[in-house]
Amino acid sequence: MEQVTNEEVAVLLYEIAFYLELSGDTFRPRSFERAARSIETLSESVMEIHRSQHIEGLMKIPFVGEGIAKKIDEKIRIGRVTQLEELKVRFPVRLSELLTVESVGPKTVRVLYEQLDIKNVEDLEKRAREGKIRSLPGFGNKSEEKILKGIEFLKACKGRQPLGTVLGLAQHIRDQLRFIEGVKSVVITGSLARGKETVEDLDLLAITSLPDVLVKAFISTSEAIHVYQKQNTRVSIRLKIELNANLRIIPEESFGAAQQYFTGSKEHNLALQRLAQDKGLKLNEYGVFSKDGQTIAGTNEEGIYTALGLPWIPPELRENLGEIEAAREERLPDLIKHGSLRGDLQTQTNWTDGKNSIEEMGKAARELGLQYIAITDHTRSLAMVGGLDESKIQEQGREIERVNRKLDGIQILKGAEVNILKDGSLDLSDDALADLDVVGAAVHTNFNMPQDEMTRRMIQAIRNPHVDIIFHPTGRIINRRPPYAVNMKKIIEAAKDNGTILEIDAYPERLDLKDEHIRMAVDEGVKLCIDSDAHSMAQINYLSYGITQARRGWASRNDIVNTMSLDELLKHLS
DNA sequence: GCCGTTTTCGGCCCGACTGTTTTCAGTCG
Repeated sequence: MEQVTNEEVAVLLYEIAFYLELSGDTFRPRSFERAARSIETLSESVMEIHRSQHIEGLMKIPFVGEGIAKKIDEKIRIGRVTQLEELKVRFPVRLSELLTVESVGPKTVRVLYEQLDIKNVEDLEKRAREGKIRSLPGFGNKSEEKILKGIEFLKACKGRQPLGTVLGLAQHIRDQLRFIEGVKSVVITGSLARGKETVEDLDLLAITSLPDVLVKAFISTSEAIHVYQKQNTRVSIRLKIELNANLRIIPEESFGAAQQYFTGSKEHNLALQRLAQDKGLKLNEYGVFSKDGQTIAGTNEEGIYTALGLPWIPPELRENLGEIEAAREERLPDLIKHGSLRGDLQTQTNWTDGKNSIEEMGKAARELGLQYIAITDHTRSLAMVGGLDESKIQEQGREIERVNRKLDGIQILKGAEVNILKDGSLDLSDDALADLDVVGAAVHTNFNMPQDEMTRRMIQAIRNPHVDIIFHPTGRIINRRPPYAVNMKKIIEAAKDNGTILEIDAYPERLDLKDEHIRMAVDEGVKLCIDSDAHSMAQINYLSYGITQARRGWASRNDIVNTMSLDELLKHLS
């Protein structure tokens, strides 16, 4: 018997769907996808259903029939699915890898494999550089160029993973190690501690009286697949998620210095070292020392900064972008704190591409201590997810009113995520927009317009008096899609002139606005909001990534509208 | 392969864009 989570079953079904699509099957892929989505949203465990009710029970899951139920049964009983194994023999390609290249889909993978024996991205790049792709039927110079561009973009992101996929795991490992015998302290350092949007590896520091025990625990974590180096005070392992994790064991007297040093950034540290030098001091990973070698600080970070004549600087600011000067002049921003949001202004439900109902999302938000949550499903031009038209929006409004009457302790706001069309108009009538509490507008189509055209398009939406917020203003997907061309300075100016809020979308793959743009907006006094963009109950937790991102952009509580009480917010929006 | 029946097989979210074609296939959202 295999232990499998619903998530793993869903991934398996998606994988089969992709291979079926590759093999030219038209409708089965849709079936497997629908079943996968259904299992993702399921509250009961598939394992548990299988244990108590076998295949018959599985068939009661929506969109799971006999065929798919048997595949799940096979996976649980023997750990693999014959059909998928056979598909992989027939098409020995690294499908998921190839599909990450933009403009490459299953059909293209098939042609590339059959005609040029391309099995992975490396083969693909080689063949494209040799000019072999352009001579394939149905391909040309442009397709070849596009593929190479896609590979370039992929390479540029390679090895760096979104904060959101790493931070939870890092915290989990840290918390496990804290309970190991002899351990006095474990902290996360590096770009992860600074909350950078992508991270290259996971760095931990620890104090322990029993180094051997801690090292052993670290390398035997269930997340590890390989041990690179193992010394008394330093170990590196490879994690399942294709990332390295490093653990250093530090003596207590220099722990603060090490924490400061390994948190970085390099630029921040170099600037601090220059500052130390000016004061006739020496700063390194062991502490702050006087000329004659006397230890001045080292046990904690505050001490290091104090010794240099500075207040402690929050890790999110340590990029040498003016924070040291600000610290010296005692004008560091009072950064927004975790836990200070009172609401969430962008969430989707099962009325479109979300997984949960309005009521479930409301309850989940209440659980997290929020006071209000806006339901902002997609509107009609996003047909793919069943975007809502005017009458559906009205119907949803009535459902929201019903849920509001039922639930105490949370207010659900009527909203929408309207699409900004090519000409800058919106895909929902002004009358419909006027009935909503929160209108977010966003670009979802026609991504590759020239910069000035895209900027004009977005500014027109900003000027629409019904639009409260511009959602994910640059449209980027980290490691997958670059931002569209837009002049952010002009957008920020327009937002300022029209009192429009710009969003910090906390969805880990978006983090949009990015830190430098947040700082530009803050400097201009433009109001921001931090939204989860949750597509399920659990994803409302993403808000914390948005707070980290806001901190990296020097934002204070006052800059973020959803720190307001509901009354204040509604007044602000009206 | 699943669903919903006009219960035993037909229909399956859709629209725009792109690059290749000269009427369309594949990708993407």
